[in-house]
Amino acid sequence: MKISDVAKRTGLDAKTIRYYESIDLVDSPPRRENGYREYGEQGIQQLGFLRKARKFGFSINECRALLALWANPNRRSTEVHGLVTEKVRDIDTHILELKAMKKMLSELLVQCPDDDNPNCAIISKLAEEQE
Amino acid sequence: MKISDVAKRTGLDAKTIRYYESIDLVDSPPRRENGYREYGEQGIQQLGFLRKARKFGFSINECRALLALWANPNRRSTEVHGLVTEKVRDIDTHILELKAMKKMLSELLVQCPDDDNPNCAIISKLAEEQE
DNA sequence: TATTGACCTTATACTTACTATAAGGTTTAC
DNA sequence: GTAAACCTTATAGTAAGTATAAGGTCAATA
Repeated sequence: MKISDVAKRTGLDAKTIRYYESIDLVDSPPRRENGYREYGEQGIQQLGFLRKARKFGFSINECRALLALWANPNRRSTEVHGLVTEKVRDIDTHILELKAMKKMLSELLVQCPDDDNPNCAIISKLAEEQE
Repeated sequence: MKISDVAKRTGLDAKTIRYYESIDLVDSPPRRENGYREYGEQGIQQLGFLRKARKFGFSINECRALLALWANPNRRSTEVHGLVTEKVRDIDTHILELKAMKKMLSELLVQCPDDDNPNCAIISKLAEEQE
């Protein structure tokens, strides 16, 4: 299977697939006589795994750990559980930060006249002295 | 005022301040005889503005626009309002994405035994064929 | 006075996770 | 036969800094 077909099947871009290979995230597939990459089921599955893990928000390095756990028949599910628990905490923190930003901006929005005059609570707030 | 004092007053790192200067986000301050940057009130205020705008989630380029609006006495508050409205929408989208991720991961977490066995719903999910 | 430590300066490389570009070789369809 | 659509590599760009190296300066102490 050629790289573009793998791209279609996994949902990854061909460039992303080459990139993952370049950083040794996935094994280098064998090559055809003309130099083209020839993927087998295993390579395709690894890439599909990566696609999903990335969509779940795992970083490349976390994906590296997940791939290793996947490949390890002696893994302990608690390791995976720990990794994911931490990720959920990260996401929660991130959500709280974004909500705080949104709240502040929304409060300022209602105070901004939204007209042709220069006065604007948002600009004033940003220009304020001190925190 | 020297750069480290400006850093303390604005909450920005001295390196970040130099970086902002290097990308022409802020004006270059005059120099002392020894080559040290010497900041005046105006420079300090610009940097304080930037600090807050960045904390509100605006990108460097958005900050560029906000700084220009701030400096422009003929600005129309509706321009600022538009920028901020869009930012709030971005934040909302982002929050929704994170919540979706969190939901999926949380659902998988309760299905993962969290013990010494290799079986794990999370790994299985990632390894699944098809979306 | 010498030296130590805390500053300041610049230039360059690293980070994350790709994406874009250039410059070229190959395959396929008409 | 040739043009489009692939494939290859190497290199540079993106965002927003952070880290490092290599050096100059300043203030306090021994």
